[in-house]
Amino acid sequence: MNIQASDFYSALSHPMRLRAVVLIIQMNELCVCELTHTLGQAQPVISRHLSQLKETKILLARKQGQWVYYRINDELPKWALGVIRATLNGVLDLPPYQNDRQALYTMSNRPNQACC
Amino acid sequence: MNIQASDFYSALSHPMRLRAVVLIIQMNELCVCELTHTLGQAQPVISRHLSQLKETKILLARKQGQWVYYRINDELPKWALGVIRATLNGVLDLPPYQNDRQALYTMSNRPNQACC
DNA sequence: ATGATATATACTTTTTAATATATATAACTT
DNA sequence: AAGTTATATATATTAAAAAGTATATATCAT
Repeated sequence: MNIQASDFYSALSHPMRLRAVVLIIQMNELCVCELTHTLGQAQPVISRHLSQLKETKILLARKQGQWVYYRINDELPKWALGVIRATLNGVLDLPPYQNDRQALYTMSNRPNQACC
Repeated sequence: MNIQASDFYSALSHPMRLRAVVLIIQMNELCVCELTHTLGQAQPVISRHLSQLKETKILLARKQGQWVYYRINDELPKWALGVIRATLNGVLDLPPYQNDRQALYTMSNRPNQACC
């Protein structure tokens, strides 16, 4: 896995993309509709951001039925994974990241979620 | 010290700015002419990038005589300093970062440098 | 004071990224 | 098969970042 450091940072430089990455690493994997709901953005906006993150190899996608789940690519260079984890630890309890987690938890009709 | 994570990453998303930061953290501090020489860019280009890094609080500047020395702002949030150090460790021996160090060492007439 | 060196800033043009909107595809449901 | 939901992509427009160029300021040396 090789990735240009400045490209890696470009990918994280958009607020929505960073919020998506921070949410995804916490939840292990999330589908597009969960991110759309949580981040309050139109679906095409989220899909485009996710596809950028996939292009820079930060995220991987997995299709299951009608849903596409995105997760962190754990074959990223170790330093890059370290950067993502350091960021997570730094921002976890700050807005908007903290609120995003809440917003996800209060989402009804999450796919493949135990219902009770 | 508060800094928006996505702004922090924006600042690091330009190849020249990242190279400057990586060089500066290795050398502790560097003046504009050392960076101009090492990175092979016109002086106004370097000055503008440095001033962006100063605006986002990643760098601090100190004037000494005719020179302005830039250094990492060690009052950045710990996670942000951690990110910079992780990046340094990850890219240290890769081009262009490795070559930049060499280019700096071969610069003649570095200000305030022991001459022998 | 004059000239030289180091640095910063202003302005214009070019390039790149982001947004808005529409539409396409694929899988599920009935 | 027809309708619905989830997702992706294409195109046009707008906005933001970067580059190129010129010039301004400050310090130092003479």
